[in-house]
Amino acid sequence: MNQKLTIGKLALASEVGVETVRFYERKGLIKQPEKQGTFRHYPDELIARIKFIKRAQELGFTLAETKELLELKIKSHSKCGDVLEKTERKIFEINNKIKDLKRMQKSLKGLADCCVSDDMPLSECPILDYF
Amino acid sequence: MNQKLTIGKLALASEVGVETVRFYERKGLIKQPEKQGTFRHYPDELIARIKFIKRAQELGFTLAETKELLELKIKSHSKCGDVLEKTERKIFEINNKIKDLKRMQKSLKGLADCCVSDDMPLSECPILDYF
DNA sequence: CTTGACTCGGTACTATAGTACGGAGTATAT
DNA sequence: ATATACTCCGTACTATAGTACCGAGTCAAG
Repeated sequence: MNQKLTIGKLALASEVGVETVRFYERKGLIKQPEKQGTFRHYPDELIARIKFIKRAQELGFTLAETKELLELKIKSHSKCGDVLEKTERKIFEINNKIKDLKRMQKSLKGLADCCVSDDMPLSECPILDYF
Repeated sequence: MNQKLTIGKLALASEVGVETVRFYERKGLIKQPEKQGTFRHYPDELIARIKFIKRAQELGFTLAETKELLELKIKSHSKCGDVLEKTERKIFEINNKIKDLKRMQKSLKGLADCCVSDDMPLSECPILDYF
């Protein structure tokens, strides 16, 4: 029944709208496959790709940045240095995000504690005081 | 020289534009202080607050979500349950973000390895294969 | 073999998050 | 004391990331 992955089925499987798939095509985040007859058939890998895009977005990457991430691939050993540098920059960037999230996490836990403990500190108690 | 924190100085210190400060005021992320004479004077805490907003944004929170985060504060012990629930939801949310970032991190490291090791696998080698 | 769901490609509209601009008044640096 | 920078408030414009809608064609289930 799922023989051929048309745009609608791809969208459904990737949990986005058909228009979003087309939008990503226009933006160059996924390449539009050739038509097989009148309609296009999409390779299955695109499901993971689109889900990755959505995930990256929720983590604060713009579509342009996500495109960069997706374009990080090694084709020949010669261009390695190039890719390695970009990759390392991304790793650093992500590390900073993780650190910030952990700080936020800690602040929120401080807030939760302030609530749970009966010997709570003082009247007002916002997260920012813990951040 | 920094006697009174006018909007321009606040913006400078928070590394945003004056218009952005006003925008946040309109959106209710920061409250507009009363005028002291003809101009408004902003409390110093707003610098941290605006920086927090920017940070949250880079981590994929919308302004609306960031507003929620900033509004998480305990005023009386009575409303604790409420705040605690929201706080715990946020903690969960942030945990998921951290997990995803770590997965991304790992994929990027896989890509870097693929480049560094001389016995590299095969021709093409994109991050997504590692994600 | 028809009818309803889907595709194609295009244009237009929306929400979010600013950014720019303009005119009038005000502060402050020389 | 006067130029220049800054404030105030309002409206308008921009970029990003979709979302909606359109007419025309096509596929597939009953």
